[in-house]
Amino acid sequence: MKQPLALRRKTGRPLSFDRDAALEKAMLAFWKNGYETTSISDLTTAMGVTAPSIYTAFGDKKRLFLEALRRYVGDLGDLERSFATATTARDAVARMIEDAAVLYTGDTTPKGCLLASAVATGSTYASDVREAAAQERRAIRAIIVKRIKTDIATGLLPPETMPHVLADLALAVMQGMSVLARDGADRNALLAVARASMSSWLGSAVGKQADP
Amino acid sequence: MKQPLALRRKTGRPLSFDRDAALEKAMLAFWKNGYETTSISDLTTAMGVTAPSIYTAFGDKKRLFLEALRRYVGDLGDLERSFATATTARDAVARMIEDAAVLYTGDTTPKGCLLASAVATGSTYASDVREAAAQERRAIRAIIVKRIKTDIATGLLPPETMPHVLADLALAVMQGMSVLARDGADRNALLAVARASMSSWLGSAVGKQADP
DNA sequence: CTTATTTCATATCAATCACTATGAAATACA
DNA sequence: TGTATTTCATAGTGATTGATATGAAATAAG
Repeated sequence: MKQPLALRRKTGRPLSFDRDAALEKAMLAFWKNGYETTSISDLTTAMGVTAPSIYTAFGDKKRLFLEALRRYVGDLGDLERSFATATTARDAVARMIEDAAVLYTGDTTPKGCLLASAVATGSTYASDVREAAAQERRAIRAIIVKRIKTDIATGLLPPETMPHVLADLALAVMQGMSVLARDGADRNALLAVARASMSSWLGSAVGKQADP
Repeated sequence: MKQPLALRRKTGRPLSFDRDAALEKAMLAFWKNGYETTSISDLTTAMGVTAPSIYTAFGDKKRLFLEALRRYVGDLGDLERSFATATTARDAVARMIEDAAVLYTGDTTPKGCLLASAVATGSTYASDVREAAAQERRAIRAIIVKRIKTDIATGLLPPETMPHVLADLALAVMQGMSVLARDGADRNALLAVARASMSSWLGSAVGKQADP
């Protein structure tokens, strides 16, 4: 009897590089220079892996990018849990935007947001990759909208609150901050923008503090 | 005596295409598909002009894009005058952002903002083109900041107003709306975001209307 | 050991990239 | 008409693109 596949060590010559580390390098390369404007040659340099090895390990350039994109976005379940456990929708969104401000101005990572910049435009050939990025944004938007509706239902937010508008604004500010970061804005500037953008949540003050 | 150069008709075979119309087509192509991801072949198709004619008329791809970029942005003197003649800085910014919302969702133009998307990322080879786009954003920011400072000086805005933060927020919302538009958001959704973003200008209510 | 399997490095592939050489065609000026 | 000048269409340039063919090297299984 053979051992189960998961436990049996794979036959053949073993991989000579760390697949996960190589993926991270690829993600950083796409983050910095974009999807279509990062060539396979750029990737071999960044990843320290030859072209044929990239293709056997990741499929093709598109699949490598999609995998890098998923790695960048991370587990949206985490974001959803963060939104579920936050005291208010406003707090959750504020934290998300401020986290983005920090992420976009990291010392060891490219400036801005991979999601916002890597596939901002491109040839019609890459439209499905752009759609994948749009899908991630839609998922984030859905999480925001869901929590806002919860707060409306529980009275934390006034009934006239418009969930989609606040969610779209949060997304717009986040993706727009990416442009500022790429233009050279520092972390404090982005954090100030993030906090200023939360003024639109006037209604969230309802039930929290009254006018003195 | 020869006539002055400006009045004398140019010698040689005349241009067989409308240079201005071709530039507009090029701008639309860059707007839709980005700078590096729009090939010369794409441009010859879009402009209806052969490659050698493009090069004689516009120099090279980079210069063609820079000319298209200037055409897209338009005369910033107009924007400055619009800001100067507006009643308040807040009104001027609100109008600018709402105009952007309309522009990004035009029926006959690509979705989103050329400035935000065409050079969002790219190879290091195209860094000077990205810098040109950043320069335009800096110029817009300077116009906003200038008008806010004026309003602070004249008492239309409270002295604790932070011009750079409000200007950065306005820019972020505009550039972020471009992403929303590309994802398929319609004009009303963008206008709602634009108006919601103006809530951060709470101080601008000072001197305009009192709490009832 | 032999065999099967997988990855390795090397050397490419056709297609496309931005760009241009070439000579004919079309105009202005003399 | 003849000459100078400019643009035209055609056909290409070398370089780079994403992706592979090939056979040696490294491992597991028998």
